[in-house]
Amino acid sequence: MRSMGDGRHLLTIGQLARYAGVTIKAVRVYHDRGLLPEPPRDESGYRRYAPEHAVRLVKIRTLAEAGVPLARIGELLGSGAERLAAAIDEIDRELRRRAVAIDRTRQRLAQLQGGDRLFVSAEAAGYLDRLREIGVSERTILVERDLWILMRSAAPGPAAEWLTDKAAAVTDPEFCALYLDYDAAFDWSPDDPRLPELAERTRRWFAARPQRATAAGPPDPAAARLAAVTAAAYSPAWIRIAELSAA
Amino acid sequence: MRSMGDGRHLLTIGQLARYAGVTIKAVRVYHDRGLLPEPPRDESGYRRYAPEHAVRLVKIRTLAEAGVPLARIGELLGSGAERLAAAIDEIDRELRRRAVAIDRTRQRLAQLQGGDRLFVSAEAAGYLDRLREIGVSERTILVERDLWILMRSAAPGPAAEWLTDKAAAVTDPEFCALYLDYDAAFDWSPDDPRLPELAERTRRWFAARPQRATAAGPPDPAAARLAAVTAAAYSPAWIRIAELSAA
DNA sequence: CTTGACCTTGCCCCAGGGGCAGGGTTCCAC
DNA sequence: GTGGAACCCTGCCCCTGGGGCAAGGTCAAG
Repeated sequence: MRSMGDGRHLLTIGQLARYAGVTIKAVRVYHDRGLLPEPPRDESGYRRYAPEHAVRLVKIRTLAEAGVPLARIGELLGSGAERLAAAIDEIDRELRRRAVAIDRTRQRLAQLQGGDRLFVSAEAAGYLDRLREIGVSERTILVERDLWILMRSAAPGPAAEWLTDKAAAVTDPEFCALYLDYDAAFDWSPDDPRLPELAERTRRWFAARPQRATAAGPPDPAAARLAAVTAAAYSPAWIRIAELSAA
Repeated sequence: MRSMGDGRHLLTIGQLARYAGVTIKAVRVYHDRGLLPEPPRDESGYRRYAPEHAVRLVKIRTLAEAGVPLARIGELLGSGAERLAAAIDEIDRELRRRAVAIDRTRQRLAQLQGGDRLFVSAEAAGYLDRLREIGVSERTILVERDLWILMRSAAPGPAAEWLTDKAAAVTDPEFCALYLDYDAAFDWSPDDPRLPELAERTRRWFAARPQRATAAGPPDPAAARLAAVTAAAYSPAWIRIAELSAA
Protein backbone atom coordinates (compact mmCIF):
# COMPACT_ATOMS: atom_id res chain seq x y z
CA MET A 1 0.00 0.00 0.00
CA ARG A 2 1.50 3.31 -1.01
CA SER A 3 0.60 6.86 -0.07
CA MET A 4 0.90 9.64 -2.60
CA GLY A 5 1.90 11.94 0.26
CA ASP A 6 1.77 15.60 -0.63
CA GLY A 7 2.74 15.01 -4.25
CA ARG A 8 6.25 16.25 -3.70
CA HIS A 9 7.64 13.34 -1.69
CA LEU A 10 7.47 10.89 -4.53
CA LEU A 11 10.94 9.51 -4.88
CA THR A 12 12.08 6.22 -3.45
CA ILE A 13 15.58 5.94 -2.05
CA GLY A 14 16.71 4.08 -5.16
CA GLN A 15 15.44 6.77 -7.52
CA LEU A 16 17.01 9.47 -5.41
CA ALA A 17 20.34 7.68 -5.25
CA ARG A 18 20.38 7.04 -9.00
CA TYR A 19 19.57 10.68 -9.72
CA ALA A 20 22.49 11.89 -7.63
CA GLY A 21 24.86 9.17 -8.81
CA VAL A 22 25.26 7.68 -5.37
CA THR A 23 24.58 4.29 -3.80
CA ILE A 24 21.56 3.65 -1.60
CA LYS A 25 23.92 2.81 1.21
CA ALA A 26 25.61 6.17 0.93
CA VAL A 27 22.23 7.91 1.22
CA ARG A 28 21.52 6.03 4.44
CA VAL A 29 24.96 6.92 5.78
CA TYR A 30 24.25 10.58 5.07
CA HIS A 31 21.04 10.26 7.05
CA ASP A 32 22.96 8.70 9.94
CA ARG A 33 25.54 11.47 9.85
CA GLY A 34 22.81 14.10 9.83
CA LEU A 35 23.79 15.53 6.43
CA LEU A 36 20.54 14.73 4.70
CA PRO A 37 17.27 15.06 6.64
CA GLU A 38 15.18 11.91 6.91
CA PRO A 39 12.13 12.26 4.63
CA PRO A 40 8.62 11.15 5.62
CA ARG A 41 7.75 7.47 5.28
CA ASP A 42 4.84 6.02 3.35
CA GLU A 43 2.53 3.41 4.88
CA SER A 44 5.03 0.63 4.17
CA GLY A 45 7.80 2.41 5.99
CA TYR A 46 9.58 3.33 2.74
CA ARG A 47 11.34 6.69 2.66
CA ARG A 48 9.72 9.14 0.23
CA TYR A 49 11.86 12.01 -1.00
CA ALA A 50 11.09 15.45 -2.42
CA PRO A 51 13.18 17.42 -4.93
CA GLU A 52 14.91 19.36 -2.14
CA HIS A 53 16.45 16.11 -1.02
CA ALA A 54 17.86 15.54 -4.49
CA VAL A 55 19.35 19.04 -4.54
CA ARG A 56 20.85 18.58 -1.11
CA LEU A 57 22.19 15.16 -2.01
CA VAL A 58 23.92 16.47 -5.13
CA LYS A 59 25.60 19.14 -3.01
CA ILE A 60 26.74 16.52 -0.53
CA ARG A 61 28.08 14.26 -3.26
CA THR A 62 29.93 17.13 -4.92
CA LEU A 63 31.69 18.05 -1.70
CA ALA A 64 32.31 14.43 -0.74
CA GLU A 65 33.90 13.73 -4.11
CA ALA A 66 36.13 16.72 -3.54
CA GLY A 67 37.45 14.88 -0.50
CA VAL A 68 35.69 16.95 2.17
CA PRO A 69 35.10 14.86 5.31
CA LEU A 70 31.41 14.23 5.92
CA ALA A 71 31.48 16.04 9.26
CA ARG A 72 32.74 19.21 7.58
CA ILE A 73 30.15 18.91 4.80
CA GLY A 74 27.51 19.14 7.50
CA GLU A 75 28.99 22.32 8.94
CA LEU A 76 29.52 23.84 5.51
CA LEU A 77 26.01 23.30 4.22
CA GLY A 78 24.65 24.58 7.51
CA SER A 79 26.57 27.85 7.43
CA GLY A 80 26.13 31.04 5.43
CA ALA A 81 26.94 31.76 1.82
CA GLU A 82 30.19 33.67 2.39
CA ARG A 83 31.51 31.02 4.69
CA LEU A 84 30.67 28.42 2.06
CA ALA A 85 32.31 30.42 -0.70
CA ALA A 86 35.49 30.77 1.34
CA ALA A 87 35.49 27.05 2.09
CA ILE A 88 34.99 26.20 -1.57
CA ASP A 89 37.97 28.38 -2.44
CA GLU A 90 40.07 26.51 0.06
CA ILE A 91 38.84 23.12 -1.16
CA ASP A 92 39.61 24.08 -4.72
CA ARG A 93 43.14 25.01 -3.76
CA GLU A 94 43.48 21.64 -2.08
CA LEU A 95 42.27 19.89 -5.22
CA ARG A 96 44.81 21.76 -7.30
CA ARG A 97 47.49 20.72 -4.83
CA ARG A 98 46.33 17.14 -5.22
CA ALA A 99 46.56 17.32 -9.00
CA VAL A 100 50.13 18.55 -8.69
CA ALA A 101 50.88 15.72 -6.27
CA ILE A 102 49.53 13.24 -8.80
CA ASP A 103 51.89 14.63 -11.42
CA ARG A 104 54.82 14.26 -9.05
CA THR A 105 53.78 10.72 -8.21
CA ARG A 106 53.56 9.86 -11.89
CA GLN A 107 57.09 11.11 -12.47
CA ARG A 108 58.46 9.10 -9.59
CA LEU A 109 56.52 6.08 -10.72
CA ALA A 110 58.23 6.26 -14.10
CA GLN A 111 61.61 6.25 -12.36
CA LEU A 112 60.74 3.09 -10.48
CA GLN A 113 61.61 1.13 -13.60
CA GLY A 114 65.36 1.56 -13.26
CA GLY A 115 68.17 3.78 -12.12
CA ASP A 116 68.90 5.25 -8.73
CA ARG A 117 67.27 8.64 -9.18
CA LEU A 118 64.28 7.58 -7.13
CA PHE A 119 66.37 6.49 -4.17
CA VAL A 120 69.00 9.19 -3.80
CA SER A 121 69.01 12.96 -4.19
CA ALA A 122 69.57 14.55 -7.60
CA GLU A 123 73.10 15.62 -6.63
CA ALA A 124 74.00 12.14 -5.46
CA ALA A 125 72.60 10.64 -8.65
CA GLY A 126 74.74 13.07 -10.67
CA TYR A 127 77.80 12.04 -8.71
CA LEU A 128 77.08 8.35 -9.31
CA ASP A 129 76.68 9.04 -13.02
CA ARG A 130 80.04 10.79 -13.03
CA LEU A 131 81.60 7.65 -11.52
CA ARG A 132 80.08 5.61 -14.33
CA GLU A 133 81.57 8.01 -16.87
CA ILE A 134 85.09 7.56 -15.60
CA GLY A 135 84.70 3.78 -15.71
CA VAL A 136 84.05 2.77 -12.12
CA SER A 137 82.48 -0.68 -11.77
CA GLU A 138 78.79 -1.03 -10.93
CA ARG A 139 79.73 -2.97 -7.83
CA THR A 140 81.62 -0.02 -6.36
CA ILE A 141 78.96 2.43 -7.49
CA LEU A 142 76.45 0.38 -5.51
CA VAL A 143 78.66 0.69 -2.45
CA GLU A 144 78.78 4.45 -2.96
CA ARG A 145 75.01 4.56 -3.28
CA ASP A 146 74.53 2.56 -0.09
CA LEU A 147 77.04 4.68 1.73
CA TRP A 148 75.24 7.79 0.62
CA ILE A 149 71.92 6.43 1.82
CA LEU A 150 73.38 5.58 5.20
CA MET A 151 75.06 8.93 5.66
CA ARG A 152 72.10 10.92 4.47
CA SER A 153 69.85 9.00 6.87
CA ALA A 154 72.11 9.24 9.86
CA ALA A 155 73.46 12.77 9.37
CA PRO A 156 72.00 14.81 6.52
CA GLY A 157 74.17 17.89 7.10
CA PRO A 158 77.62 16.26 7.05
CA ALA A 159 76.44 13.95 4.28
CA ALA A 160 75.70 16.89 1.99
CA GLU A 161 79.08 18.41 2.79
CA TRP A 162 80.83 15.16 2.07
CA LEU A 163 79.02 14.84 -1.24
CA THR A 164 79.99 18.30 -2.55
CA ASP A 165 83.51 17.47 -1.49
CA LYS A 166 83.58 14.23 -3.47
CA ALA A 167 81.79 15.77 -6.43
CA ALA A 168 84.58 18.35 -6.59
CA ALA A 169 87.31 15.75 -6.22
CA VAL A 170 85.96 13.67 -9.05
CA THR A 171 86.78 16.45 -11.52
CA ASP A 172 90.48 15.99 -10.72
CA PRO A 173 92.11 13.45 -13.11
CA GLU A 174 94.56 12.36 -10.47
CA PHE A 175 91.77 11.55 -8.04
CA CYS A 176 89.95 9.65 -10.74
CA ALA A 177 92.97 7.49 -11.41
CA LEU A 178 93.30 6.83 -7.70
CA TYR A 179 89.61 5.98 -7.47
CA LEU A 180 89.87 3.48 -10.30
CA ASP A 181 92.71 1.76 -8.48
CA TYR A 182 90.55 1.57 -5.36
CA ASP A 183 87.85 0.07 -7.53
CA ALA A 184 90.28 -2.61 -8.71
CA ALA A 185 91.48 -3.22 -5.15
CA PHE A 186 87.95 -3.91 -3.89
CA ASP A 187 88.37 -7.66 -3.56
CA TRP A 188 92.09 -7.87 -3.02
CA SER A 189 93.29 -9.58 0.11
CA PRO A 190 94.08 -7.21 3.00
CA ASP A 191 97.63 -8.57 2.81
CA ASP A 192 98.09 -7.71 -0.84
CA PRO A 193 101.55 -6.15 -1.40
CA ARG A 194 100.12 -3.44 -3.67
CA LEU A 195 98.08 -1.87 -0.87
CA PRO A 196 100.85 0.16 0.83
CA GLU A 197 101.60 2.01 -2.39
CA LEU A 198 97.90 2.83 -2.81
CA ALA A 199 97.83 4.13 0.76
CA GLU A 200 100.87 6.29 0.11
CA ARG A 201 99.29 7.82 -3.03
CA THR A 202 96.14 8.47 -1.05
CA ARG A 203 98.05 10.35 1.62
CA ARG A 204 99.88 12.39 -0.98
CA TRP A 205 96.70 13.31 -2.76
CA PHE A 206 95.08 14.54 0.45
CA ALA A 207 98.20 16.46 1.40
CA ALA A 208 98.25 18.21 -1.97
CA ARG A 209 94.82 19.81 -1.48
CA PRO A 210 94.67 21.46 1.92
CA GLN A 211 92.11 24.03 0.73
CA ARG A 212 89.24 21.63 1.44
CA ALA A 213 90.05 21.51 5.13
CA THR A 214 90.29 25.28 5.36
CA ALA A 215 87.36 26.17 3.17
CA ALA A 216 84.78 23.68 4.40
CA GLY A 217 86.11 23.04 7.87
CA PRO A 218 87.66 19.84 9.15
CA PRO A 219 86.06 16.60 7.98
CA ASP A 220 83.22 15.56 10.23
CA PRO A 221 84.48 12.80 12.54
CA ALA A 222 81.08 11.12 12.76
CA ALA A 223 80.79 11.00 8.98
CA ALA A 224 84.33 9.65 8.68
CA ARG A 225 83.63 6.95 11.25
CA LEU A 226 80.41 6.03 9.52
CA ALA A 227 82.13 5.83 6.14
CA ALA A 228 84.88 3.67 7.62
CA VAL A 229 82.63 1.21 9.39
CA THR A 230 80.49 0.95 6.30
CA ALA A 231 83.35 0.44 3.88
CA ALA A 232 84.66 -2.26 6.20
CA ALA A 233 81.47 -4.18 5.69
CA TYR A 234 82.08 -4.29 1.96
CA SER A 235 85.84 -4.51 1.37
CA PRO A 236 88.53 -5.63 3.83
CA ALA A 237 91.16 -4.28 1.46
CA TRP A 238 89.76 -0.76 1.64
CA ILE A 239 89.76 -0.73 5.41
CA ARG A 240 93.39 -1.88 5.31
CA ILE A 241 94.25 1.04 3.05
CA ALA A 242 92.58 3.39 5.49
CA GLU A 243 94.67 1.97 8.35
CA LEU A 244 97.87 2.24 6.36
CA SER A 245 97.31 5.84 5.24
CA ALA A 246 96.31 6.93 8.73
CA ALA A 247 99.56 5.50 10.12
CA MET B 1 74.06 -1.22 24.71
CA ARG B 2 74.31 -1.13 20.96
CA SER B 3 75.89 -3.51 18.51
CA MET B 4 77.57 -2.21 15.40
CA GLY B 5 76.29 -5.28 13.58
CA ASP B 6 77.90 -5.79 10.21
CA GLY B 7 78.33 -2.09 9.59
CA ARG B 8 75.53 -2.01 7.08
CA HIS B 9 72.55 -2.35 9.41
CA LEU B 10 73.05 1.02 10.97
CA LEU B 11 69.77 2.79 10.59
CA THR B 12 67.13 3.05 13.27
CA ILE B 13 63.51 2.88 12.27
CA GLY B 14 63.18 6.65 12.72
CA GLN B 15 66.10 7.41 10.43
CA LEU B 16 64.79 5.00 7.84
CA ALA B 17 61.30 6.44 7.98
CA ARG B 18 62.56 10.02 7.69
CA TYR B 19 64.72 9.08 4.72
CA ALA B 20 61.78 7.61 2.86
CA GLY B 21 59.35 10.31 3.94
CA VAL B 22 57.13 7.91 5.83
CA THR B 23 55.98 7.58 9.44
CA ILE B 24 57.46 5.01 11.79
CA LYS B 25 54.02 3.49 12.12
CA ALA B 26 53.79 2.97 8.39
CA VAL B 27 57.12 1.13 8.40
CA ARG B 28 55.83 -1.24 11.07
CA VAL B 29 52.63 -1.79 9.10
CA TYR B 30 54.70 -2.69 6.05
CA HIS B 31 56.55 -5.24 8.16
CA ASP B 32 53.23 -6.71 9.33
CA ARG B 33 51.96 -6.90 5.77
CA GLY B 34 55.16 -8.61 4.64
CA LEU B 35 56.15 -5.83 2.22
CA LEU B 36 59.38 -4.93 3.95
CA PRO B 37 61.51 -7.67 5.53
CA GLU B 38 62.16 -7.36 9.25
CA PRO B 39 65.80 -6.32 9.76
CA PRO B 40 68.03 -7.77 12.48
CA ARG B 41 67.70 -6.36 15.99
CA ASP B 42 70.49 -4.93 18.11
CA GLU B 43 70.98 -5.98 21.75
CA SER B 44 68.23 -3.64 22.90
CA GLY B 45 65.72 -5.14 20.52
CA TYR B 46 65.82 -2.09 18.23
CA ARG B 47 65.45 -2.75 14.53
CA ARG B 48 68.62 -1.94 12.57
CA TYR B 49 68.22 -1.30 8.86
CA ALA B 50 70.58 -1.54 5.89
CA PRO B 51 70.45 0.57 2.70
CA GLU B 52 68.46 -2.12 0.85
CA HIS B 53 65.62 -1.49 3.27
CA ALA B 54 65.65 2.17 2.39
CA VAL B 55 65.55 1.36 -1.32
CA ARG B 56 62.71 -1.08 -0.83
CA LEU B 57 60.82 1.33 1.38
CA VAL B 58 61.04 4.12 -1.20
CA LYS B 59 59.60 1.74 -3.79
CA ILE B 60 56.76 0.81 -1.45
CA ARG B 61 56.00 4.43 -0.66
CA THR B 62 56.01 5.38 -4.34
CA LEU B 63 53.48 2.71 -5.19
CA ALA B 64 51.40 3.34 -2.07
CA GLU B 65 51.20 7.05 -2.89
CA ALA B 66 50.00 6.08 -6.33
CA GLY B 67 47.07 4.44 -4.61
CA VAL B 68 48.12 0.83 -5.10
CA PRO B 69 46.70 -1.40 -2.33
CA LEU B 70 49.39 -2.79 -0.06
CA ALA B 71 48.59 -6.38 -0.97
CA ARG B 72 49.19 -5.64 -4.65
CA ILE B 73 52.44 -3.82 -3.87
CA GLY B 74 53.67 -7.04 -2.34
CA GLU B 75 52.85 -9.05 -5.44
CA LEU B 76 54.27 -6.40 -7.76
CA LEU B 77 57.63 -6.06 -6.04
CA GLY B 78 57.87 -9.83 -5.87
CA SER B 79 57.29 -10.39 -9.57
CA GLY B 80 59.47 -9.91 -12.63
CA ALA B 81 60.48 -6.73 -14.41
CA GLU B 82 58.08 -6.99 -17.37
CA ARG B 83 55.17 -7.70 -15.09
CA LEU B 84 56.12 -4.68 -13.02
CA ALA B 85 56.47 -2.49 -16.08
CA ALA B 86 53.03 -3.49 -17.31
CA ALA B 87 51.53 -2.81 -13.90
CA ILE B 88 53.21 0.59 -13.73
CA ASP B 89 51.70 1.44 -17.10
CA GLU B 90 48.26 0.52 -15.82
CA ILE B 91 48.75 2.48 -12.58
CA ASP B 92 49.88 5.50 -14.54
CA ARG B 93 46.75 5.37 -16.67
CA GLU B 94 44.71 5.22 -13.48
CA LEU B 95 46.51 8.27 -12.12
CA ARG B 96 45.79 10.19 -15.29
CA ARG B 97 42.15 9.21 -14.97
CA ARG B 98 42.19 10.50 -11.44
CA ALA B 99 43.65 13.82 -12.51
CA VAL B 100 40.85 14.21 -15.04
CA ALA B 101 38.31 13.36 -12.34
CA ILE B 102 39.78 16.08 -10.14
CA ASP B 103 39.29 18.60 -12.94
CA ARG B 104 35.67 17.58 -13.32
CA THR B 105 35.14 17.81 -9.58
CA ARG B 106 36.64 21.29 -9.53
CA GLN B 107 34.26 22.45 -12.22
CA ARG B 108 31.24 21.11 -10.40
CA LEU B 109 32.51 22.58 -7.16
CA ALA B 110 32.56 26.02 -8.76
CA GLN B 111 28.91 25.59 -9.75
CA LEU B 112 27.93 24.83 -6.17
CA GLN B 113 28.00 28.56 -5.48
CA GLY B 114 24.76 29.32 -7.30
CA GLY B 115 22.51 28.41 -10.15
CA ASP B 116 20.85 25.14 -10.98
CA ARG B 117 23.37 23.76 -13.43
CA LEU B 118 24.73 21.41 -10.82
CA PHE B 119 21.34 19.92 -10.05
CA VAL B 120 19.70 19.45 -13.43
CA SER B 121 20.91 18.43 -16.86
CA ALA B 122 22.37 20.99 -19.24
CA GLU B 123 19.23 20.93 -21.42
CA ALA B 124 16.96 21.47 -18.43
CA ALA B 125 19.15 24.33 -17.22
CA GLY B 126 18.87 25.92 -20.68
CA TYR B 127 15.11 25.59 -20.56
CA LEU B 128 14.95 27.21 -17.11
CA ASP B 129 17.12 30.06 -18.38
CA ARG B 130 14.75 30.55 -21.28
CA LEU B 131 11.88 30.88 -18.80
CA ARG B 132 13.86 33.57 -16.97
CA GLU B 133 14.37 35.39 -20.27
CA ILE B 134 10.68 35.62 -20.99
CA GLY B 135 10.02 36.98 -17.51
CA VAL B 136 8.71 34.01 -15.55
CA SER B 137 8.95 34.45 -11.78
CA GLU B 138 11.64 32.62 -9.80
CA ARG B 139 8.93 30.93 -7.80
CA THR B 140 7.49 29.22 -10.84
CA ILE B 141 10.93 28.42 -12.22
CA LEU B 142 11.64 26.61 -8.95
CA VAL B 143 8.48 24.57 -9.45
CA GLU B 144 9.64 23.67 -12.96
CA ARG B 145 13.01 22.65 -11.63
CA ASP B 146 11.48 20.46 -8.94
CA LEU B 147 9.13 18.91 -11.43
CA TRP B 148 12.03 18.16 -13.71
CA ILE B 149 13.95 16.52 -10.89
CA LEU B 150 10.98 14.35 -9.99
CA MET B 151 10.29 13.28 -13.55
CA ARG B 152 13.90 12.62 -14.37
CA SER B 153 14.24 10.51 -11.23
CA ALA B 154 11.05 8.55 -11.69
CA ALA B 155 11.10 8.12 -15.48
CA PRO B 156 14.17 9.38 -17.34
CA GLY B 157 12.90 8.46 -20.81
CA PRO B 158 9.54 10.24 -20.78
CA ALA B 159 11.13 13.11 -18.86
CA ALA B 160 13.57 13.80 -21.68
CA GLU B 161 10.75 13.66 -24.21
CA TRP B 162 8.67 16.05 -22.17
CA LEU B 163 11.58 18.46 -21.89
CA THR B 164 12.28 18.65 -25.64
CA ASP B 165 8.56 19.20 -26.08
CA LYS B 166 8.49 22.11 -23.66
CA ALA B 167 11.74 23.54 -24.97
CA ALA B 168 10.14 23.67 -28.41
CA ALA B 169 6.91 25.20 -27.11
CA VAL B 170 8.74 27.97 -25.34
CA THR B 171 9.91 29.39 -28.66
CA ASP B 172 6.27 30.08 -29.56
CA PRO B 173 5.24 33.63 -28.49
CA GLU B 174 1.66 32.55 -27.92
CA PHE B 175 2.74 29.78 -25.56
CA CYS B 176 4.97 32.22 -23.72
CA ALA B 177 2.09 34.60 -23.17
CA LEU B 178 0.00 31.73 -21.88
CA TYR B 179 2.82 30.62 -19.61
CA LEU B 180 3.16 34.08 -18.11
CA ASP B 181 -0.54 34.07 -17.32
CA TYR B 182 -0.14 30.71 -15.60
CA ASP B 183 2.72 32.25 -13.66
CA ALA B 184 0.45 35.06 -12.53
CA ALA B 185 -2.32 32.58 -11.66
CA PHE B 186 -0.06 30.58 -9.37
CA ASP B 187 -1.58 31.80 -6.12
CA TRP B 188 -5.05 32.65 -7.29
CA SER B 189 -7.94 30.94 -5.55
CA PRO B 190 -9.23 27.82 -7.34
CA ASP B 191 -12.55 29.68 -7.60
CA ASP B 192 -11.11 32.68 -9.34
CA PRO B 193 -13.41 33.73 -12.23
CA ARG B 194 -10.44 34.24 -14.57
CA LEU B 195 -9.49 30.55 -14.53
CA PRO B 196 -12.06 29.25 -17.07
CA GLU B 197 -10.77 31.65 -19.72
CA LEU B 198 -7.20 30.47 -19.08
CA ALA B 199 -8.36 26.87 -19.41
CA GLU B 200 -10.06 27.67 -22.70
CA ARG B 201 -6.92 29.31 -24.12
CA THR B 202 -4.92 26.32 -23.00
CA ARG B 203 -7.23 23.96 -24.83
CA ARG B 204 -7.09 26.05 -27.97
CA TRP B 205 -3.29 26.19 -27.89
CA PHE B 206 -2.99 22.42 -27.60
CA ALA B 207 -5.56 21.94 -30.38
CA ALA B 208 -3.60 24.25 -32.69
CA ARG B 209 -0.46 22.10 -32.65
CA PRO B 210 -1.34 18.49 -33.32
CA GLN B 211 2.09 17.76 -34.81
CA ARG B 212 3.56 17.05 -31.41
CA ALA B 213 1.20 14.18 -30.82
CA THR B 214 1.93 12.68 -34.24
CA ALA B 215 5.68 13.27 -34.32
CA ALA B 216 6.61 12.28 -30.78
CA GLY B 217 3.74 9.95 -30.01
CA PRO B 218 0.98 10.50 -27.49
CA PRO B 219 1.95 12.16 -24.21
CA ASP B 220 3.12 9.62 -21.69
CA PRO B 221 0.29 9.00 -19.22
CA ALA B 222 2.62 8.30 -16.32
CA ALA B 223 4.49 11.53 -16.94
CA ALA B 224 1.24 13.45 -17.21
CA ARG B 225 -0.05 11.97 -13.96
CA LEU B 226 3.22 12.76 -12.24
CA ALA B 227 3.16 16.33 -13.52
CA ALA B 228 -0.42 16.76 -12.37
CA VAL B 229 0.04 15.37 -8.89
CA THR B 230 3.17 17.44 -8.48
CA ALA B 231 1.66 20.68 -9.71
CA ALA B 232 -1.24 20.09 -7.34
CA ALA B 233 1.18 20.17 -4.44
CA TYR B 234 2.26 23.66 -5.41
CA SER B 235 -0.74 25.51 -6.81
CA PRO B 236 -4.43 24.68 -6.34
CA ALA B 237 -5.28 27.13 -9.12
CA TRP B 238 -3.19 25.22 -11.65
CA ILE B 239 -4.83 21.93 -10.84
CA ARG B 240 -8.21 23.64 -11.28
CA ILE B 241 -7.16 24.81 -14.74
CA ALA B 242 -6.17 21.28 -15.62
CA GLU B 243 -9.59 20.02 -14.54
CA LEU B 244 -11.37 22.72 -16.51
CA SER B 245 -9.43 22.19 -19.72
CA ALA B 246 -9.83 18.41 -19.53
CA ALA B 247 -13.61 18.82 -19.23
C1' DC C 1 0.22 -16.21 -7.70
C1' DT C 2 4.71 -16.10 -8.50
C1' DT C 3 8.97 -13.83 -9.66
C1' DG C 4 12.23 -10.35 -9.55
C1' DA C 5 13.18 -5.83 -8.22
C1' DC C 6 12.91 -2.88 -4.27
C1' DC C 7 12.76 -1.51 0.44
C1' DT C 8 13.74 -2.16 5.76
C1' DT C 9 17.11 -2.71 9.89
C1' DG C 10 21.21 -4.59 11.85
C1' DC C 11 25.57 -6.34 12.03
C1' DC C 12 30.35 -7.16 10.79
C1' DC C 13 34.22 -6.07 7.49
C1' DC C 14 37.89 -3.52 4.78
C1' DA C 15 42.44 -0.31 4.11
C1' DG C 16 45.90 2.43 5.96
C1' DG C 17 47.21 3.82 9.29
C1' DG C 18 46.72 7.40 14.07
C1' DG C 19 46.90 7.68 18.98
C1' DC C 20 47.74 6.24 23.37
C1' DA C 21 49.38 3.35 27.19
C1' DG C 22 53.07 1.61 29.59
C1' DG C 23 57.40 0.42 29.37
C1' DG C 24 62.79 0.41 28.11
C1' DT C 25 67.04 2.92 25.84
C1' DT C 26 70.29 6.29 24.27
C1' DC C 27 72.30 10.62 23.74
C1' DC C 28 73.68 15.11 25.03
C1' DA C 29 74.57 18.65 28.18
C1' DC C 30 75.60 20.06 32.42
C1' DG D 1 77.04 10.98 36.73
C1' DT D 2 72.70 12.47 36.26
C1' DG D 3 68.70 14.49 34.26
C1' DG D 4 65.76 15.19 30.57
C1' DA D 5 64.67 14.89 25.75
C1' DA D 6 64.25 12.07 22.17
C1' DC D 7 63.96 7.61 20.66
C1' DC D 8 62.43 2.72 20.53
C1' DC D 9 59.32 -1.48 21.87
C1' DT D 10 54.52 -4.02 21.87
C1' DG D 11 49.66 -4.03 22.03
C1' DC D 12 45.28 -2.28 21.74
C1' DC D 13 41.45 0.44 20.19
C1' DC D 14 39.90 4.16 16.95
C1' DC D 15 38.79 6.56 12.53
C1' DT D 16 36.51 7.22 7.35
C1' DG D 17 33.41 6.04 4.02
C1' DG D 18 31.12 3.07 3.07
C1' DG D 19 30.50 -2.59 1.11
C1' DG D 20 28.33 -6.96 1.93
C1' DC D 21 25.25 -9.98 3.83
C1' DA D 22 21.29 -11.62 6.50
C1' DA D 23 16.55 -11.91 7.26
C1' DG D 24 12.85 -10.13 6.42
C1' DG D 25 8.52 -6.97 4.15
C1' DT D 26 6.55 -4.81 -0.37
C1' DC D 27 5.42 -3.81 -5.10
C1' DA D 28 4.51 -4.34 -10.19
C1' DA D 29 4.06 -7.27 -14.11
C1' DG D 30 3.00 -11.38 -16.39
